[in-house]
Amino acid sequence: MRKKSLTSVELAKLAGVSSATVSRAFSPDSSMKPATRARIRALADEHGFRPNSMARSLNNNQSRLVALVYNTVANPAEAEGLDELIHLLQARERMPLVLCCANHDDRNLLMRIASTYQVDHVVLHSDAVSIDDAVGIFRTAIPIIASSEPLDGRDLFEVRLDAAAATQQIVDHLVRQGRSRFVYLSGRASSHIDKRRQNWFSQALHQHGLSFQVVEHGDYSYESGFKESVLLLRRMRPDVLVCANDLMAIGGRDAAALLGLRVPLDLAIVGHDGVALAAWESHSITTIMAPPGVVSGALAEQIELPRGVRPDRRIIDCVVRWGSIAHMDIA
Amino acid sequence: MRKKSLTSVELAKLAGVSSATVSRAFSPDSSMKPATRARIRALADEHGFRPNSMARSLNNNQSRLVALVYNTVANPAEAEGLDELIHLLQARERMPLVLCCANHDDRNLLMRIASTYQVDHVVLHSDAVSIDDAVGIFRTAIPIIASSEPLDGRDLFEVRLDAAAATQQIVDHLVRQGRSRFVYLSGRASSHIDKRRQNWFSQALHQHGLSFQVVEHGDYSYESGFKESVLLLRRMRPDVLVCANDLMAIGGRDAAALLGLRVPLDLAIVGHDGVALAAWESHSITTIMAPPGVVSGALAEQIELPRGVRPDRRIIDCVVRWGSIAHMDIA
DNA sequence: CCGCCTCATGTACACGTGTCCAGATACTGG
DNA sequence: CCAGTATCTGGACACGTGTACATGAGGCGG
Repeated sequence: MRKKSLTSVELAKLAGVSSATVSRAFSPDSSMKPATRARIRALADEHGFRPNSMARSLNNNQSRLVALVYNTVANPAEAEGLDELIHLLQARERMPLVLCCANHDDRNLLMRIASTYQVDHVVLHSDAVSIDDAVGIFRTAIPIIASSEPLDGRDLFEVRLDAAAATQQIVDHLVRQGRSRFVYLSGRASSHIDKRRQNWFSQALHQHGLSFQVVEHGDYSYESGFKESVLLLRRMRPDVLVCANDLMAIGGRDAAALLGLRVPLDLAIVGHDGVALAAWESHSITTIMAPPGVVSGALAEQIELPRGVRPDRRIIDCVVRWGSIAHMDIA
Repeated sequence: MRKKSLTSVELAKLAGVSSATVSRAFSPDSSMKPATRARIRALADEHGFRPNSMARSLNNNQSRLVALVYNTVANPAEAEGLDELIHLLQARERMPLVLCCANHDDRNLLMRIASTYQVDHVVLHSDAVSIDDAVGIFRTAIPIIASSEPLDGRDLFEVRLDAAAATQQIVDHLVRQGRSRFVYLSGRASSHIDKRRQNWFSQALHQHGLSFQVVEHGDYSYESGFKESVLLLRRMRPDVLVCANDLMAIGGRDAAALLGLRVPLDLAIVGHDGVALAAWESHSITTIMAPPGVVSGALAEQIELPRGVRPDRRIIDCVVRWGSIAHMDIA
């Protein structure tokens, strides 16, 4: 501990002013003589002074930290979303505190620790923890943004995606091609996102007087998509395979290739998420993308409220009616 | 701001003790009457008391925060490493503060902000920021773990991977198959990791009296791997294509398939990183993996020193002689 | 020239915790 | 029963910052 970073009082002593003046020099909305401000800032740069966020947070109850609660960040879909979210937060001088709840025996413990750091916002992106637990753990004044679970009128901020239009577009196209035997490979049956995605398809198919079969043994991994698709394609002959996410869809594509099916000629494959690798030459599946920045945008909306105004937590049912077809390999 | 979380003095009042006693109830190594401790803990649970990490950090100069500096976390290789690192930190009740430096005009600004939060450790995993800058920004007492850049005797902690043995193993195998025309597709020529990986190959080939050509136009993305490989395979006829990372290798594989080459029969493809998707049916390239947990393990070693003892920053040249072949598709 | 108003800065304190020091209480041995 | 000691607890303070309040200087109109 050779060189401790200097404090505002030390810098004040160096500048021949009081610590209050130093503090004012760094808060833009407080009035002071421009010359003094400039002098202090120059001196601060020279000596490498940076205010202590811990002390600052202790004083004014604002940490500028945001907890991002994920199940895992190893999957491409989560990783790409996380990257985007981090960039957005950084642009607003916020710091992300990332939690990975998978493989953790006491998942709530992680949120309890995070709450200890007085985070200003929470983004729930994992269905491994329940919203009710999160509400119990974080102070009630902290806005929780959830994208995993429907809120049922609870007093929280929700981001829900509605890609019904994009789904309809794909289904219309597929039916026009003469396809009619749709199979849906689900991830976790209890997942709300999964249910929602199924609903879009069943509604779209309903327009054509069609329905689809559901197979329920995936777990969102490439491996499960591959294995289940092999089993599935051996006992039935769909001409469209819809998967709960892109990883399983790519697994499905590889399974189809192994069994000698031509994709998309014999079997069209549709995924969800819009991960970058869905467009790769060797995969080239059709995928329905969550709009980039939908969670981010909603978060930003809540974050950038004027100083002192607490976010309105009564905004519920904030459905973003926007989904796009990120990549489509069907002629 | 309806319900403020209660403080240690409030809890003390409720328990009929002083705040000092409450504080002691939560620090395991301080001695106190077990009954009192149990009573306070029970009361704390009942009222949902959790100590304020900001105040705690301000008091004892320990934030239990770790800054993880990445270029981007959207790539599978980074994402898988990040996931592992986060799990490790969480197991030790540390919190990761994740920075993404790509696409950020002032990259050092991010580190300056992070330093404001009094992080205990820094893990540098991006070659977009220089170690010297990091050293200048963070307090000198903070250990910086770097895996990107050689330290040249600087007083820092370094994690460097040596996969020479695994590389030799692959090269021996390929040469035994009768292959001799090796081409290396590099990412960024200035990257130290890239140089190291090239060196392993040139040394291994040297054992057989062989050498390889280098092509220098990649940027570690799938797209660049694909594009450059198409150009490359049109003007030369290698029988082994080594890529600086797995993403480019997969791009290379797709390019080879497009040009009608049989992989691995006509062209063997070798990547680096050992990402999960390298083993997928549709890719199935050979890849050299950084040992899982090498950075994590080294970090852990530095982190879990007894209370009060500062980490020894003079450990340099900590080369981990361990690399494995994560997946091999060559018969 | 005096009083009032504005602007710039200094003083004091609060935020919530951990720890040093002192005081109090119980316990043991003679 | 008393002295000495070990154990437990309370009081006070420091950590570094932001802000309400007070103070002082200077300008301007009467």
